[in-house]
Amino acid sequence: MEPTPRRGRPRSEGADARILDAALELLVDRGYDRFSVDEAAGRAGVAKTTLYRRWPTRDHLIVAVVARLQDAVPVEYSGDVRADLTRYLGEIVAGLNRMRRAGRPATSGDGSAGLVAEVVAAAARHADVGAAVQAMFRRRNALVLRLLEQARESGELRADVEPEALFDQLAGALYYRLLITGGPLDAEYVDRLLAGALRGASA
Amino acid sequence: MEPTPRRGRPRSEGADARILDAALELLVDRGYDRFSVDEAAGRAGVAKTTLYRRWPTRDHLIVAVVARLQDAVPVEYSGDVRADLTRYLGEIVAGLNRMRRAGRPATSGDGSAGLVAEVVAAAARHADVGAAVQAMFRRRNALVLRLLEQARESGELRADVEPEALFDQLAGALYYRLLITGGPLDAEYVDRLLAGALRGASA
DNA sequence: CCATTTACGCAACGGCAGTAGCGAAATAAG
DNA sequence: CTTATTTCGCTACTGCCGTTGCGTAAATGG
Repeated sequence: MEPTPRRGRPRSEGADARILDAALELLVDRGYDRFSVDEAAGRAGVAKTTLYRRWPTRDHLIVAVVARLQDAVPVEYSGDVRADLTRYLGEIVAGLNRMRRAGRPATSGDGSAGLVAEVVAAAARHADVGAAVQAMFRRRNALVLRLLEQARESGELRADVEPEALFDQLAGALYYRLLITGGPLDAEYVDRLLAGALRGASA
Repeated sequence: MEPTPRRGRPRSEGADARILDAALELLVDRGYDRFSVDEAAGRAGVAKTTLYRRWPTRDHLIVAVVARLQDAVPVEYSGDVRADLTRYLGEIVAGLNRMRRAGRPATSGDGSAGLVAEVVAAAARHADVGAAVQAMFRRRNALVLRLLEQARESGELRADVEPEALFDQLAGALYYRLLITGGPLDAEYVDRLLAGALRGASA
């Protein structure tokens, strides 16, 4: 894991960051489908071969750009699961709606899943991207899973509730709506979702 | 809706079917990422321009191929919602697992979402494809929504259950697992899923 | 019969993803 | 200092998507 001092010429220090910056800017400017690796390299002031040594496909590059934007969402158990989940899912939904706009082509409708769908497809196409995306989601959701466990231990949730399964239902409904049914993602939907899911989970 | 007799030369009668047949065969042979429009047209014995007059992009063509494979899943209320849903979701899961294999590149892992992810991405890229995909899902799920309503009317489900929201949670968890967490989709998971979801929905 | 309209096959093209080959530059080891 | 190793920029290439232009075929309307 340490930077073992290697034999040949070292990698250009700031090149990675410069490429990712240029790629993000280009992605916002042009949208996903008009995003070109050549132009990203050009804007970063780097040869295309240099870029491809770091990210072997366009998919890898774009997922790397998106991954940099994902922060961990802080959340802590307050004693009221429903309130905590409302806030947490609200932030997830806000992030998803932001990713709808970014990288959307003109031919795409208003309910488009935008970049999220592209990331999902990239994860399906390349095993290593898939592993990275899954790790991204695990990191993102680790805290909220811990929260659900605390709520169960404290007796607010039934003892036979499986936190992972419960969260999969919540997140699943959000992504299903975003990626497939195309319906709006807003606070009202989050409320309805939690009403149904917590009905059978509360003690 | 009737075939209004148009002015010029009519579309070649069997061309649509021949192209779709050839495209499906090619998709199975080569997988999604080695699928080429040129070769599909070649195998169908048709000029590329003829193909593009019918499906304006590769995405449109592939979604059309997949759509032909989707049958309506018959389901009827038996008086036992859980048994009915187990069977229905079991068939959905079997179909999804079939689509995992089809069109998977060599670089993709075993938990890949395969064609499903590509269809989702195509739906996000083109508004008309998105509308077609949503319609496909609505048709597919119409019967099971009716079933849930019957179960509510009969008193097996609580009166305050919203069939649509409940089904979104079930389907959402399946697709979330397929597209994002990458976990296995099997009968055991369906059982756990239904256990959690029906706990709060049963009267 | 003739003009119009639309579909067809064919060939060529521009643009982008990804690869290969080259000489030059930057480092570590002897 | 010399050699081996790795990265760099550059150029050129293949393959595929999607478009364009052209001559021809098949239909309708006058």
